[in-house]
Amino acid sequence: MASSVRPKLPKNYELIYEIVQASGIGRHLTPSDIFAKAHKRRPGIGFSTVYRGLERLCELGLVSELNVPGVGAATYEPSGPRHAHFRCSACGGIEDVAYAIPPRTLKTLALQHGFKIATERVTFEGRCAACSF
Amino acid sequence: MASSVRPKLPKNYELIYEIVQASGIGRHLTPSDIFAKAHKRRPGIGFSTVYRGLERLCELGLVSELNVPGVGAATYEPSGPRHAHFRCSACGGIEDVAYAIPPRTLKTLALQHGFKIATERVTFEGRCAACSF
DNA sequence: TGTGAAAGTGAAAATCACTCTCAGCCCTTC
DNA sequence: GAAGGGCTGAGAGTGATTTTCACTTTCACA
Repeated sequence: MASSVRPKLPKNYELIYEIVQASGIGRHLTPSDIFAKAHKRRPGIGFSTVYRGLERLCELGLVSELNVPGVGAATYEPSGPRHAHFRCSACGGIEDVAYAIPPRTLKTLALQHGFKIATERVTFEGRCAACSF
Repeated sequence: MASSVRPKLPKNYELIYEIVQASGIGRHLTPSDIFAKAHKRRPGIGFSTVYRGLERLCELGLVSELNVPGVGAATYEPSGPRHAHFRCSACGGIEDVAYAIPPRTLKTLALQHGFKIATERVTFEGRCAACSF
């Protein structure tokens, strides 16, 4: 997909991208996770480089940042089709949910309020199947 | 609504509740804002009390916590009808948006995935009317 | 009213995620 | 191969939040 036209990146950024990609959609890595993995492959890489890389990759749309309330750190995942997230308030686990607000709804809201919507984030909270008992 | 049956709260928590209530729906206060206001009314109140109070009030459903990506601190607002939020990526302003995911959709998703949805958070991001030019 | 247990409290320190700065390095371009 | 710009790592700094602890208040019940 986007990889075919993506601009050349510094090799550390490539590394970060690979790590996030390798985690697969649905896995959610914190910057520290990513730093840990990156550090194994390229000891000496700095924390700031990881943050900078993630920021850049987000701008390019190659990875998505995910901010879940109640979780200290932001998490990152490979960017893919729009979807929502579900967080279990009991075990803290995060699941992907195949749901996106219909484009028509977005359009209507944007018109009503006079703003331009670039992204939407939907997070559900409750108890996952395993914690429901 | 919930106020009629709400359990008796320690007076500091009442104070915090009043402050958030007084801000009105659509205003978004950070813990520091709340602390500042609380401190005026009851000098000597501690920061930890404010955090503890907010946590409790959230649990009771009397106030809602709002975590907006890119904003350092969490913000709080009186709990009211379900609604979404819009954050302008240019000016950082936050607006309320009268939108909630239809209950039927929630039900379907919950059934599909086997979890119980207690709350949903919807945040849009883009440019507000004033920053659109 | 007296009493013990439980809950609440404030201050300060600790933690945690994240940002900033800066001097040096590397890679491209010419 | 020299110049310049982007990239880099380390470490200090920042700001939000949590934890801890000793003390106080509240409450149910005798």
